[in-house]
Amino acid sequence: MPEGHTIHRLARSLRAAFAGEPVSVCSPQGRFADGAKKLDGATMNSAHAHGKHLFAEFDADRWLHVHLGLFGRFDVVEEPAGPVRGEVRLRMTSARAHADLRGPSACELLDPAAKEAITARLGPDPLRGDDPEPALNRIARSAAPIGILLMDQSVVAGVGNVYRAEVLFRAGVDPARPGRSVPVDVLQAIWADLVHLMTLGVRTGRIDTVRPEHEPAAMGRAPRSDDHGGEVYVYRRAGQACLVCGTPVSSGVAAARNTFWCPTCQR
DNA sequence: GCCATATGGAAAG
DNA sequence: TTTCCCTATGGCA
Repeated sequence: MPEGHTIHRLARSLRAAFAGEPVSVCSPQGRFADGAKKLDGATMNSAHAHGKHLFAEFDADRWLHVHLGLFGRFDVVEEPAGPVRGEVRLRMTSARAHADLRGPSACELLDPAAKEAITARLGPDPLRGDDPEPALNRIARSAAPIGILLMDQSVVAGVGNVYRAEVLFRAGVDPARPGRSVPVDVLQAIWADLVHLMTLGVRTGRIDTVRPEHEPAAMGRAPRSDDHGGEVYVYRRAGQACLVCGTPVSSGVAAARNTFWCPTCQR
């Protein structure tokens, strides 16, 4: 499910499956019927991600914009399409592949100006090789909690609730700390760690953040797995022992999102 | 069947 | 800060 690494992976899958050839496009559910009709038979030239936004370019400067939101899925399969199952907003089909989009918060056709309006609102993306300075400067000047700032897509694009919790744990920083109270070298290290962790996520399709020396197996505990598919320090581990110090992991709600941290390791 | 839940974000108040 | 929207799934009557 969707943090930035998922969307970058998805863009790569779409390119591999469809780039350069005409595709059939339809909207079995009907809620993208007009857009699908306009795209049907067009060639997808490219696809890329910026943060959690997916953009696919079709002939004549038309951009398909998809945002998965909390529930969305976009399954790309390198096999001919079978019967539609469930609420499929968009189906793309070629002779050798198909892709089904369900539950997106956005699925729309944009012209270049409208696409630019969306990306202009996004901060730098650790997965695009962007210059982090705008993000680091904004955090360094803000009184808002760093846990909120990292989730703000206009500050950093692509970080979601899991990477937010995990990168702050790895940096030893309490999510409630004001951004401007965090030393600049720590902010730089957090950015470098996001690049590292999210790049790994693109490669593996899961979120793994636990260093080898803290892995449950290495500490005599059974491995654990969660819906995000990987091993993590604090995300959704409220009340369980911190993998490093054993203190029960804390949780709270900030900006309507569950937040997890170790009150001992993060200051 | 009903309810809670989820890695998101925009709009309304 | 609260409300609402998108979908599928698992637990429980």
